[in-house]
Amino acid sequence: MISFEDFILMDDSPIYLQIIQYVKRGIVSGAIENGEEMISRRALSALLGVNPNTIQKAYHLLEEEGIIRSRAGAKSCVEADEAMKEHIRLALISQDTGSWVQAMKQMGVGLEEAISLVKDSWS
Amino acid sequence: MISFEDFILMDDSPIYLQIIQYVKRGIVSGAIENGEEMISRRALSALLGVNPNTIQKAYHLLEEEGIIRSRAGAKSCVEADEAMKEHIRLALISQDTGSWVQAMKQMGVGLEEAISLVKDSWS
DNA sequence: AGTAGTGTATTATATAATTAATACACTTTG
DNA sequence: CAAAGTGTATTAATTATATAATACACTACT
Repeated sequence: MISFEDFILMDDSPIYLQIIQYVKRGIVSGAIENGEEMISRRALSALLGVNPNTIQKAYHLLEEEGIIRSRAGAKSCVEADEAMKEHIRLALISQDTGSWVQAMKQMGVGLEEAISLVKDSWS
Repeated sequence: MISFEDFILMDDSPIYLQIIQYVKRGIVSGAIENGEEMISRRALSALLGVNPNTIQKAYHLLEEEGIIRSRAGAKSCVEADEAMKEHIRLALISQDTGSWVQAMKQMGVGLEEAISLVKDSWS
């Protein structure tokens, strides 16, 4: 079951979007497997100290994207086949990397220095 | 004068924060010089199609950070000496790169592949 | 069968972000 | 000096985000 143990709030974007992002990244990495059970909305609410409605908003949007499947009474499950995983991977990497590269360019950081920064930040 | 011609909304963070970020990055790159005039709040509001109050919020916060200086009746000016520029540069690069590296790690992307992604996205 | 846990829905409240419409005093410029 | 442009302030309204307190029907499990 997805534990959300290492989930932390990172940026200024809404909590429900960061939860969605966390799940998507987990799916891409393989840390979250297809068919795996989601932690219940109430349990995650308690774990993160966030309102249940905020969790529900995230889960609902994940279901609308076809990434999880919910049945009343049972735990929600991840439904992401290989095609979906690759689709999510491409979207996330393109978005994240594109934004970062643009930021570096706007600051006048060159490619070589950018790579150096990545290496320094990596460990 | 700062034109804001290449300003675009990128992420889910508030507009006033993205404006602040744009100015900071311009200062770091040298595209925005010390003492340079800011575009007026009303003009930027019209240019971006954003409410004047949203622009004012961004400018006010920039002034609180000591990055611009405003006098009633005259255009606001950038006030960022070398120490301030270096301070902003370190803060932005650390924040942006740290977030991106964490995202890549969460997706199971290794350092080598990450660097490859940067190179591909760069041009 | 019954109980606990689950997804779902409703209503209300609060705060943040954004838009809207003015107003006023100051500076710059003709 | 006068007019246009500027920073600043105020009040109101709207939307998005997040919290709060319930309620109900369904599923899993003993």
